[in-house]
Amino acid sequence: MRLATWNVNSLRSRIGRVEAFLARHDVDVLAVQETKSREDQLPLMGLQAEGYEVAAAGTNQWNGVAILSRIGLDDVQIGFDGMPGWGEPEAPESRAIAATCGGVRVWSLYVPNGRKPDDPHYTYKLTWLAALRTAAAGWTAAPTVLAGDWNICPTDDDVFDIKQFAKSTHVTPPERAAFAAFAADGWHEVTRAHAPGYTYWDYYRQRFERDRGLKIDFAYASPSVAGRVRGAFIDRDERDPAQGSGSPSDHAPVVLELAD
DNA sequence: ATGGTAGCTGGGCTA
Repeated sequence: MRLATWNVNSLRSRIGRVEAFLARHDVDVLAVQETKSREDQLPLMGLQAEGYEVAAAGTNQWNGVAILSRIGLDDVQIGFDGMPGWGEPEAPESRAIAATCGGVRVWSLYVPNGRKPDDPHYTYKLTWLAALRTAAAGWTAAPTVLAGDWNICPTDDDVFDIKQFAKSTHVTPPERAAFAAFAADGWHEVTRAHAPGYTYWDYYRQRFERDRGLKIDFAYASPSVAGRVRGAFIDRDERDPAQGSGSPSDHAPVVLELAD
């Protein structure tokens, strides 16, 4: 089974690239973030023609997450009760939603950005991560993957220039501790060993062309899934304005190969 | 310290 995660920065504007990506890599399940689409703007007919459906979607008026899977592969759709929302009318499931596909429960996560360390959104980010950790601690016995945009750089090497991030989010000790806490609970981050390198390059200042990026997209797997991982890769071509058609997302997809 | 780009929307927010 091939599983992928991708912050697409608008599923509607990127649908051509998403379809091409799914076909090119024979992906079975794709966790997408920043769909920027309401549920009534899904499903997407082009995807259905290619054999995919929206297995799960959680959206609000300005953002959302979803899971696309081969038609018939998904079993159930699950939202998230314990996830704190931010203001109204933000729905908690717009940041975390799951579907069971081929026996693996796949979560698509969009961890709050945090904005700046002195911003209330930063506190919210840590609160949100703590709530996710508490809930996820009960999921490790079942085949589960927590995939998505974590908005955290776990090490200094995950930033193109750590000095530039001295007063920024994504690299602070509390954020890194929150990320590491999942490993302490028995989750295995399964992308880095096979797919080192950045997954996000800001649109500003030709950051992709200069390879000045961040590594912030990850997949934590429960032990049974971690044991099935055969490989992973970052498809940088999907971030390349010179490749494919239409403008790229600011994130590249991460693909995970699982043994049957 | 600021501004740089992109998307949704239809001016300003979010990232």
